[in-house]
Amino acid sequence: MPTIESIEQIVDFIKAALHAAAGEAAAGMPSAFERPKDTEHGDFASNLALLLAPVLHESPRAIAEGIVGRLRLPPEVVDGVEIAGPGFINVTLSPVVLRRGLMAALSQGEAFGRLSTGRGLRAQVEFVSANPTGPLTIGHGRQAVLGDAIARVLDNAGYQVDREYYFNDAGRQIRMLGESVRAQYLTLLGRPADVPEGGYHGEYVRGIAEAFRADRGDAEGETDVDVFSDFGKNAAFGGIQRTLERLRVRFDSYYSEASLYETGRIADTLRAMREVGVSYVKDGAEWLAGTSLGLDQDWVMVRGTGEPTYRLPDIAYHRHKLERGYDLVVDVFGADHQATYPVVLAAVQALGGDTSRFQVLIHQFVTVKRGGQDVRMSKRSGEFLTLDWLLDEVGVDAVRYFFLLRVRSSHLAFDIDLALRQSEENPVFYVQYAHARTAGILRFAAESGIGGEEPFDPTVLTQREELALIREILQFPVVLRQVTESLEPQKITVCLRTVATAFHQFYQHHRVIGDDRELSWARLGLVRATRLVLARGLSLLGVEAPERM
RNA sequence: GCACCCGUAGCUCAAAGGAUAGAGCAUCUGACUUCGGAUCAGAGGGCUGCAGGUUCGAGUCCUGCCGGGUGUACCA
Repeated sequence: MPTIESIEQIVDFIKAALHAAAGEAAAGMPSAFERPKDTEHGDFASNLALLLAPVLHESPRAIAEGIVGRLRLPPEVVDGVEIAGPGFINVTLSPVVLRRGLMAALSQGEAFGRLSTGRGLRAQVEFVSANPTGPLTIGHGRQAVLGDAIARVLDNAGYQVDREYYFNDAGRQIRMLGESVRAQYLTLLGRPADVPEGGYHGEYVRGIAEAFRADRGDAEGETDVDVFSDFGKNAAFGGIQRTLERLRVRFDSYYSEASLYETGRIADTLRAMREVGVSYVKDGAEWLAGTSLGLDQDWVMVRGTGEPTYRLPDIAYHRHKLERGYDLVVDVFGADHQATYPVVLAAVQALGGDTSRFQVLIHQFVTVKRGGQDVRMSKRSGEFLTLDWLLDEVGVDAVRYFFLLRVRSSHLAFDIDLALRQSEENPVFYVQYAHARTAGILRFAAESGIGGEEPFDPTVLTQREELALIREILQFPVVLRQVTESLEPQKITVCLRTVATAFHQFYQHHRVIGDDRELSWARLGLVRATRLVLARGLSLLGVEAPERM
């Protein structure tokens, strides 16, 4: 019997035994050995016989019988092996293994579920990257929470993680902001001015203008627009950072697009493209020869005016990410960037960059429904719902959990009325309640002198609900491995809900603290392990694990 | 027009190509004299948008439609 530090070792052990019993034909065959959807089918199911059937020209069930007949597994590992359905081999773990897994989890403590896949590696996660022209919207919220959770997951896997926010502080958008602020400022001075075409109309622009007036007085009417731009940018950025702080999102670095010009990286990238021969001049503009790189069209890098498009800095920026030595670079973008990243990656690759280090994650947009109607969000028309407003309404835990509940590829319809009406019944409370309950039980045990940290004999844990809960607890590291590979943190929310459910069921059926001291201690150990998983999982999502509610 | 994403229970969403498609919310019926009822037990609810194809096996892969979203700028 192998030493048990995780359920994964047992799985590998049994899987290898199955392959050995299947003979040479199974060598190197990528069989599945996974948890079946239906718990009646055991802890793990192998499809090996199904895969071998076409190779051996035999019925899958006959092959499965052969495998099971030759299978030699220690009885303390496996409780039962069954052939079911078309030829699945279902394996049920023994309570002995489950209990050992529980003890291992408890002895690992905070390290339970921690991985070593990223040990010694550096990762960067870029997300939000909203230009400082106004408050963050609900849509930005999804990205902020998603990127932050991914960073936490990578950190858990042993990566040294940097969170980066890239922003454009020099382009046309910022100039527009400046002109919009100036127009509002002039209006405040009693010299009504129109916000320019394409400018910003939101209420916040007037707020910035008022702040400007309070700061600089009334004599700035003729001042250059750059002054207004700078002021507006700083004001907007300050607001963004306050919002992010409320959302429990912190960045290690803010990367300015303008700095790419100052450091010469723009010019350098342009020069490199010419050297490699992937750019050409046409109609006074400089183009990236996209079609020669497998893209469906060529793209302008430098306009006829001599001003680069946003794509060139993007390429220079991504080259710099690689130069900074990251082993993994995760870009979290909204669906509106889906056309951009293939161009950036193709160009970086053409310039010799190792693009296999990039992971581009596109998340779909959040649409907002209120009163049964879609609310269109457009920052420039001033028509949007801010993240601050949402945080005011439902609180940070609900916002984070809600956004992490969905896969990123799915459109998220945020029904405001529903969110507000159900704010008390948000799924986050179910999991938080389970955690508070574990804390409550442990508190009670300590207060009533039972203790709770005593060593115990796990063999007294024999009830169905106890073993079911242990099974779910032991899934935690497996789930984290999946999440680290797929970068899909919503799997954590599923895992936590399952653990919480198993715990509530256990609690409903069995008294933790009773006359039987030995049993009480063992069950308290189970409660401790539950609490550990819930707290660790919630912390990976950036959601609070309350002691009381 | 073309490219990418999405259509699954009334609603919001899950399901490495695996077995009878699952959860929550909502609806209905039940359950506490004891550790937290924000809980638990149960019921109803589906031609997985439509039509073909590949496969022992398709919600998942391929093709074509239909519907929604996002791109497709010498705007960012």
